[in-house]
Amino acid sequence: MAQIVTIKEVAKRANVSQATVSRVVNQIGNVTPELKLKVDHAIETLNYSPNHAARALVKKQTDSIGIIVHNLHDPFFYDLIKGFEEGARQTSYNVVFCSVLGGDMDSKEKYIRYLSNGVVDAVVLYGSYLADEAVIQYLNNASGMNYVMIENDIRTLNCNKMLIDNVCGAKSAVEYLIGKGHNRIAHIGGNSSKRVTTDRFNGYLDAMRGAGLEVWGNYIQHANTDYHLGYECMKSLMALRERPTAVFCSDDAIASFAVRAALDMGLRVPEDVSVMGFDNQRILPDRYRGPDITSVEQPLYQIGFDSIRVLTEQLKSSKPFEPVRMMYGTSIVEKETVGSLKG
Amino acid sequence: MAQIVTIKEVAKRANVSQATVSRVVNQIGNVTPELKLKVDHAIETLNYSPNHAARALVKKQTDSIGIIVHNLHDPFFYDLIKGFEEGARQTSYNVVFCSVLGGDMDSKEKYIRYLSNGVVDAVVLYGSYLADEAVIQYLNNASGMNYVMIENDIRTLNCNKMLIDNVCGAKSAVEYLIGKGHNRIAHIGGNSSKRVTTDRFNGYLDAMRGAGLEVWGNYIQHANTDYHLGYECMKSLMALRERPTAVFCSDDAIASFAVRAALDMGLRVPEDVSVMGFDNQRILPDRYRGPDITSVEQPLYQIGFDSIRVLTEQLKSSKPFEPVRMMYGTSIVEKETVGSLKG
DNA sequence: CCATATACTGAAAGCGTTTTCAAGCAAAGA
DNA sequence: TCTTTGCTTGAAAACGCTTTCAGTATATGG
Repeated sequence: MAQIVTIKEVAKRANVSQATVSRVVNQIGNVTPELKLKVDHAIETLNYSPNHAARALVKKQTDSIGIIVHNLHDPFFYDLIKGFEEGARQTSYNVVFCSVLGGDMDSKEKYIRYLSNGVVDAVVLYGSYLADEAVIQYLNNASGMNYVMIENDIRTLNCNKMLIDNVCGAKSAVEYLIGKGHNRIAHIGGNSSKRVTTDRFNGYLDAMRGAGLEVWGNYIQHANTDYHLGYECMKSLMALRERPTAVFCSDDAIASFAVRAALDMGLRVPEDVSVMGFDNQRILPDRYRGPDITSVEQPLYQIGFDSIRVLTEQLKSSKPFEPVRMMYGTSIVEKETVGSLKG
Repeated sequence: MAQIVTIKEVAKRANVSQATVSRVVNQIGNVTPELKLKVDHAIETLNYSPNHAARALVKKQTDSIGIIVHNLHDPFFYDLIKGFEEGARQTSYNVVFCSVLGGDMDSKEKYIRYLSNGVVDAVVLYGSYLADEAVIQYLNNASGMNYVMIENDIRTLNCNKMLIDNVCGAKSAVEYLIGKGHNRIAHIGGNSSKRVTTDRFNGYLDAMRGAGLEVWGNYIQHANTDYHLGYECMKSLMALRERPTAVFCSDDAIASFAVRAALDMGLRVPEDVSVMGFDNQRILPDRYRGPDITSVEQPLYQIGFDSIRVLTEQLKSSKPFEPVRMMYGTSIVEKETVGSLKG
């Protein structure tokens, strides 16, 4: 950063006061055409651009919104980022992204503090956060900013929340399988310490019970530490005497390994066994090349877009801050891994 | 943005001057332990964080670096973003990303001006820019910032440049094919108004001539407007009396359509025809599911990483600015679409 | 023609920091 | 005891901008 030309120099050159230059730049108040002309001319010849920091300091607003994403590079975020981008395009605010790698708590804290101290007017948080993290407390209580948390439903926080109805989504997936005539439906969950895993498992249970189907204990598997384990889980499911005709997986990465396991065992998908995933992820790990996985899609694009929109509206509004809580439904994307048992 | 607690309040609470608080916060100069204790205590109880804008204003530096990328969501940037992230992790600077959609010139200009006016100390530009764009002129001449341009070799600009040797990369690809025993090698280029297309075409020519091979006019095709045209180009190549045994494509997207065309014509890849691409793109358009495409990889990770590193070093250095110009070599990634004609 | 309203402009204060400068003070040396 | 030195501290200026306030000039109405 190296500021070259200031408002003062423009004022001197145009033979007016700084106030007048400011008025011209911000198109505020009234300035006679001839003065405006002189100022415009001075701005042009000096190639003046107002200093953002100085402006932010006095106005106490930056006209900017920050987004913090864990692992920005991850193609999983394709639609989310697109939503942010489109939201950014439609707002007059500057939108900036910060990426926090994996479990790097330090930089997570660094970026939240950085953004919330006079760099942006609001932030969007994607990733998992805990209510008692110091920096979240700071953001919530001391920074005076409003912010959006995506996929994090922390009751004690007074912020906007964009949530996905994982229970319902999972339920609809299993109901979809049931609708295709399946009734021996197994489940492979993900890391069971995560909320999303238990939610989706509950959705599975809901659907099974709702349809009056028995839930067998050995139909429930968990790829606890890593989605690669989906392979082993599937193998043991397929080895059961009463082999399930369909498997609902907690996410597409697990599902991709489940499909692989089935194919490796000589089973056909979906003729011999149907597999369903969650997330509708377009890039699967380890160069997956099986059939495209029927899945449950989350409206990530919409969530990204709405995050920016909601913040923009709140910032422009003069009404007192009223946090928004949005629950997003999911939709089933029919692809190639689910077959029908009917007819 | 809503600043709550200022250095003034901390000073009052700790019964010291603002200067002392500043010294404690910045760990500069000497402060007696007891005063430091009082200040630390006041900071903690008030939950004080220094205002970034105010600091930037007086120090004329922001300890931040900005990155502008066209279409941040595009998975093509996977490695580039990873490089940026790792570079960011290793520097003490704050690193922020801005995304510019497609041909949205306005926001391109908006973000460059935004960043370069007291928001960051340096920027990285990925995307295509022209020397005579006003905002590039501003960045180069008036902003006083140093910046990196990736893949843009504009002579008149006094900036850091990170370039990819497309000629060499294409040459090595074709030489690789020749090494596999091919001598009837065709080429499908991309948009011929782009520098990268002509460079890669020239690399093709270099390799052919270097090996003493004739270049047939009807072996040269161009998917000018869209990579989908790779399909048609390939079809006409495959219809030739003297069918080429290998096709070098200007990029992987085109190559993927070329492969499809061959397969659709009942040809086997690579047994009947070899196909080679460029970029080693991990996500191909339109759910490509053919064999993995042998390609030329650009060190995008390295380029991203180096961009941050170079800027960090320059910013920390007291020496006068000396622009860096780096040319990166490419490497061949052997996958499944090239066969050998020998033995 | 005077009083009043209106439009325009500039001086100056202030935003929250850092940093310079001088003052105060204790320790050290003569 | 008196300087000198070095360390610690605070007052105040400055960074570049916006905005208030007051002042001047012009237009409006009676």
